[in-house]
Amino acid sequence: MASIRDVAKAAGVSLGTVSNAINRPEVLAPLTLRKVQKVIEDMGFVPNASARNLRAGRNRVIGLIVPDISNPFFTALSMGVNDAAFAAKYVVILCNTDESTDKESQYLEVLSAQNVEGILITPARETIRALAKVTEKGIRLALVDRPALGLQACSVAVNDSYGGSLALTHLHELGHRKILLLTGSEDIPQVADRNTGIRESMKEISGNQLPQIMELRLDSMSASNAYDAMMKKIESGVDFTGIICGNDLIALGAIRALREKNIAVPEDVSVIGYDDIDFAGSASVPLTSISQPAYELGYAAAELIISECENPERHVHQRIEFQPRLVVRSSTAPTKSHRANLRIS
Amino acid sequence: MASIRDVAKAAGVSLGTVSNAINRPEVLAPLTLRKVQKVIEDMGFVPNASARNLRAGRNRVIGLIVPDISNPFFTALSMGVNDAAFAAKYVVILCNTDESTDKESQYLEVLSAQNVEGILITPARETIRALAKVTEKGIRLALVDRPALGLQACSVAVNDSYGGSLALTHLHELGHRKILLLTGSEDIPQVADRNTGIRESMKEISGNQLPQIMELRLDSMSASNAYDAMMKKIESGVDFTGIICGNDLIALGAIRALREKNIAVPEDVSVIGYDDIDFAGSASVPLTSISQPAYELGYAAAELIISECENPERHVHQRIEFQPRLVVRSSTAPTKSHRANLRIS
DNA sequence: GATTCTCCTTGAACCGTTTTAAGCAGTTAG
DNA sequence: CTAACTGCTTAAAACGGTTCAAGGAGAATC
Repeated sequence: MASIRDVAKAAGVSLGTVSNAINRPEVLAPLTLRKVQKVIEDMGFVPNASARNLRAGRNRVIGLIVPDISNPFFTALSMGVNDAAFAAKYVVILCNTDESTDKESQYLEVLSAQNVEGILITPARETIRALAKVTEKGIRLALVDRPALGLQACSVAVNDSYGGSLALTHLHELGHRKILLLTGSEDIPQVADRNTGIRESMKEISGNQLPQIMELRLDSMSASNAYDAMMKKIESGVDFTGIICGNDLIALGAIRALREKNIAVPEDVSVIGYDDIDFAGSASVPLTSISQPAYELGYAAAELIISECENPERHVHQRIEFQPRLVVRSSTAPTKSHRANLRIS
Repeated sequence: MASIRDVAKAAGVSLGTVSNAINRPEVLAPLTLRKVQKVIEDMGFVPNASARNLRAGRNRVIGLIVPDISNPFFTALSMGVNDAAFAAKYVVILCNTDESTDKESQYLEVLSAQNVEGILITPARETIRALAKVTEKGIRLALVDRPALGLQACSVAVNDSYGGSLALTHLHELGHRKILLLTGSEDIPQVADRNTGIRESMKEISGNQLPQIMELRLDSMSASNAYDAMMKKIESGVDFTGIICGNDLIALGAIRALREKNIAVPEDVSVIGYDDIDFAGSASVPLTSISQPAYELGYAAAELIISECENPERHVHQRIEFQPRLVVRSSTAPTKSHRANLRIS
């Protein structure tokens, strides 16, 4: 493995000159520069990142810590992070915590040992203290899909409250007055925020049109879990015409249950998902969903932290908020009475 | 940021002793060891990985290069890699090439600059030459889901030919004699191998029961693409009773098209997918599919390369092959005539 | 009491870069 | 003619660890 010294010897210059050829080509005489570059090319020399990092304190590595990479939302997010990093010649270490606080703190330690320049994290729960420790070590931080809560850090998020509001408003406009909320634990900040959004927009709806909301909490937000819960729910009576789901997988599980019980979607019951995963549009009932710009979220977060690394003194922490978007497909429709009303008016 | 020197000073020992406390605790007097460890603990000292790597030539980093992380197969695979790496205190840099040879070679360069110890790669196409260059630089390599083709490297794969055979045999046993192959380009090794498997198992089927196979190639193996192609195909006549799909997304797209044209699955047409993605079981028609142990594949590959890194001299290159598995759900069923036959006999 | 052994600890060299002050040759200004 | 400047290049000092030969102190052996 060739070192900068070998290059210097072969090119007949000092090793400082080679370093300059690589990092500050403008200070060299054009002739020297060309000569050195040729040797570098010929030898296939690639500078050793460890040595470079050791000396310069920079290594163009960032870490990304997510709770569950198999969740399409985080997959898309991580692609955004990767692409932004790639464009800036950075590289990303992906860490998957399986929602475990333990693993999270271990990864935090590993990343700080690796001397990464920055960490992008969607903290599993309130890991603030551990995060503060990390920033003390001079590792920059950006929170993804979570507020920075008094932390010296940038944050990037989607307005979940607005997302909840979008879902409710959509169903309300279609005439739904009895709505089932099929979602996860309120411990999950996103879930809580969406519920807040739903409550908020309830306030804006005037008196007698006020929809009635029931909640059904799942302990795991998976399709099979939703299917089971929904089967039970249906057996105890269908006292709703619309379902707002915590994510698309839940929606798909619910639809399967409804279908098996011969309840038509969207004719009898409308179902709205969340996340707008890739597959939502090509499901057997194309899903109405709330689309989150996961890729953009990741891209923005990576850009933020990279710009902070490149330019620490000029950087000011900021919060970027993306707005979710309602994507209407075929799993929601006006209620029967609403259709009748429309015809009359 | 504390260095090993600070620890040494605080503990009143030499810096070599601190290093020993970290790396070879057994050589130290128990008392000294405890003293040093306490200081390390108190100061929250974490050794600088770059310095360590620079000197020791090891950094516990491996790279993973995949063509498309949003493909559930690769998502699962990468989780396997991550978990295996985590268990061995390694860290993985994830690289997504979007099937671009260009990006792939750029990532190869970045990874070698980062001095990673090993690279796990599913080469987009025949990138053998670039890979050979990498091994020359002393970076260990393992091929994932591809044969090592004369390369000094381990490889891990799923027996795709057997997978194709499984699919065909399943449909054949259910009485299907006119089968549509809905798949991607033969340029993709997996696709080619599965087709080989299908042809092979055709040979084993005796004369008059020989099924007839039609092929429909998609340029992109996505659900929406499959939907479009299928709609067209159906309009020009349904001269098949079974479909073997290149992956589950294709299967789901196809099922949607069939459904819209009022062709019942599996009553009129059986559909079999490939990959057995998480969602396959909870689709509106639970999908019969060929399951690939993607997670295990990744886990095994990572273990292989890590063991090579830890023990280069004792390591011998090897090839691990996993067998795919048929998972029967509700999207396949006997043909009508087959059912009649069964009733008679 | 001298010698050898053990067991720990130490100091220094080294890994491959970046960076900075100093050096050197030729030019320009005074 | 000297001094200051310009434009490149160089030598050497870090960066923070690992490793290894050598040292020192006490115990065991002769």
